Amino acid sequence: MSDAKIRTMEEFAAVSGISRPTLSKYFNDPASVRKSTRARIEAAIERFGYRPNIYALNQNRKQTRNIGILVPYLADPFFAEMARHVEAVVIAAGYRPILLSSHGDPAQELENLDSLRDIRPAGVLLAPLGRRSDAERVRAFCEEVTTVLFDCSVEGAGEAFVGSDNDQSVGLIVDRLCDTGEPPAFFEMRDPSNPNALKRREAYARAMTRRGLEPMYVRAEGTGWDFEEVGFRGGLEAIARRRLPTDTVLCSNDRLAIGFLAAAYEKGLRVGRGPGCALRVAGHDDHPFARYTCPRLTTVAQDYEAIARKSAETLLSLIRDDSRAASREVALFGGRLVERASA
Amino acid sequence: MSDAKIRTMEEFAAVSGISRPTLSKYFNDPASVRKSTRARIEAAIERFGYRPNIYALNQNRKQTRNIGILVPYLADPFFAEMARHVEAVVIAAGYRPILLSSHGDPAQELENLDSLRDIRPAGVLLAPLGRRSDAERVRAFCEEVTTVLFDCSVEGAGEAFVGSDNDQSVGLIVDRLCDTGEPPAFFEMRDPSNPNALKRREAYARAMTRRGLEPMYVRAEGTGWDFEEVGFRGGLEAIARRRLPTDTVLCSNDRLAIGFLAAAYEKGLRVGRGPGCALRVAGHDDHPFARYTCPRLTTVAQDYEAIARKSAETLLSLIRDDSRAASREVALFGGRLVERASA
DNA sequence: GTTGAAAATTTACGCGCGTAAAAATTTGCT
DNA sequence: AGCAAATTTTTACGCGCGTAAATTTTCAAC
Repeated sequence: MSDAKIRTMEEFAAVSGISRPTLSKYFNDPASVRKSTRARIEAAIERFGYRPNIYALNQNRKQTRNIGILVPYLADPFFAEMARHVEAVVIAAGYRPILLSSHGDPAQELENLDSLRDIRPAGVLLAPLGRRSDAERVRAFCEEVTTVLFDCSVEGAGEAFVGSDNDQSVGLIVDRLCDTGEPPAFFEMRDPSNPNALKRREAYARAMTRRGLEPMYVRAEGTGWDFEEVGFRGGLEAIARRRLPTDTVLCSNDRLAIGFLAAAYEKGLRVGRGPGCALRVAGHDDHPFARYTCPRLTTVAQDYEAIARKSAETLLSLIRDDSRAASREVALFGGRLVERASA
Repeated sequence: MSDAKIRTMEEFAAVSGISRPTLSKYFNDPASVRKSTRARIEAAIERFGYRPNIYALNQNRKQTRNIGILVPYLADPFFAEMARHVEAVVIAAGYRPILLSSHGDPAQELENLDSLRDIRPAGVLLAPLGRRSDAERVRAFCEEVTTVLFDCSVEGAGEAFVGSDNDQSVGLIVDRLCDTGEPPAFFEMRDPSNPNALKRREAYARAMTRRGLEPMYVRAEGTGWDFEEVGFRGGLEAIARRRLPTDTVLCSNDRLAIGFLAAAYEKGLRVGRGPGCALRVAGHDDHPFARYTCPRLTTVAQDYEAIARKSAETLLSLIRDDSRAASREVALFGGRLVERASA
């Protein structure tokens, strides 16, 4: 920091007394030079504050150290949390995360894929929009770029998929709800754009059938990513028209549940499992806000960190081996029951 | 898309029948070539699917078209929304947003600043962590890179600052609360790391004094970014120990209010302004979830979109004029009262 | 059909770094 | 001290594109 700014590796070689090719080796992989040399280089870096030009670097390297992270909707705290954990792993491994959000828009998702192509990432972690994704182009993208999908799968796309085991997690909470009161009706969007929603619907049906019970559905109209609003309106309507077949409601996800709880409150229905409660409500995901609903939301927690870590590490190992995985690996994580006051 | 992949501009020049310098001009600014030429180029792009190498581009251009966006905590929907709006403006102007989050960590913020330096952005939109930011290094960064601060200011840093007019917005809601019931006590973190919190505290004091009232404070312990938790615990304690001097609470921000409402619910206190209500609670920001609390939160809305747009546009015009603004421009946006059920 | 300005082409060099090959140096070991 | 192996240095070229200068072509207006 003391002397005039060093702008190029050439200049840095001059002042540090180390040849440029050796410096280049060092910046590619510090472990590839002798320890004494490394020490000298690092001292010089400290002293002159030199950092290689990242564009020249990426232009000439066969592989960049960029990792693309594309999520469908970053304003959803679920994905924000996911991205946060993924980033941490990626950075720790010495890569540079590039975070992109499609903001719920399929066109934006395609633009983001192009954008990612442009930066020639070493790999991409992709949580697709779901049913509204252009599956064909997602697959085409995955052909070109080493990609691991998470949260939501697209048939035949990506070297691997890491998601949640909806069968396990939904089974868990259905069983619990049945054991402690009336069996739950399933509250969901009529036309969900996320495949997880469909899997949960089916998982719910199986869990009920397994117990010899008839599945019951309560459906909310609405599209897009404003789930709370959909849950709220759907909840208001279901309550007003007495469309709730039991006193227990299992929501397809926590954001719907948050809206539903607001509706119940609005309608003066007391939610909870105590006496004097008219309704039990449960969710799915353990959304960051689930613990601050009124009452606090019973739900089944996804292990954000585990899913994020597994996704990132799978991608990183694919990158290191440069192996376009022989078979498409699928890893599903089970949920953990989180019993709070709402059910 | 039909023919073999074109990899370089040279190749693209050959197949498109247009000289490379002209192509270069076009990619720098499509309007700088004759209309007929532009049409031919665009037809060829369509046909061959060529896109210039972004690294070579950025290495050689004097200025990249990257715009850095650095927020303190992306898992906070407030900043997620902010980022979303900012991104839209930046993209529309033909720039490429690079979104970074410090995840509440000052060390990460410094790393992010270095990271941004590396990509030589045309400009940066920076929402600092606040009091925990390394002000000296933030200023140093702003010396090097054209930067507009938003949401939270750092003394003497950045060409401009765009934020909210806390005096106006807090005054608005204090007046309203006073007009419709008991004057509010101010609920806040004892040791807030965000300067807005301090400004709101002062604004509250002024608003109360103006009415000849004594300011009343209720303070919650806790640090970090888990505001809901702080609000919840602080709320539980304040209620348990009867530390609420009036029946009306104005929270320093909506996330605290969300926690406080959860605490009130837990304690069986009915919140709202109707008869039978023990407490009125209001917030500040119109957080995306404020409309789904129980009861729905009365608050004062920040105009996310306006702040985002103004920030981005200020930066873009600074970039275009290449003018290191003569004086540090400050733009403050007023709030809009959003009366819902909680107060 | 001329003319002059505007636009495109030709030619050539530079950006900062990766990397290959050959030569020189350092290192660890006997 | 002597030797082979490991490491570094020297030298040189390439990556894909920006851009300057000189030249040629195109265009619009007379």
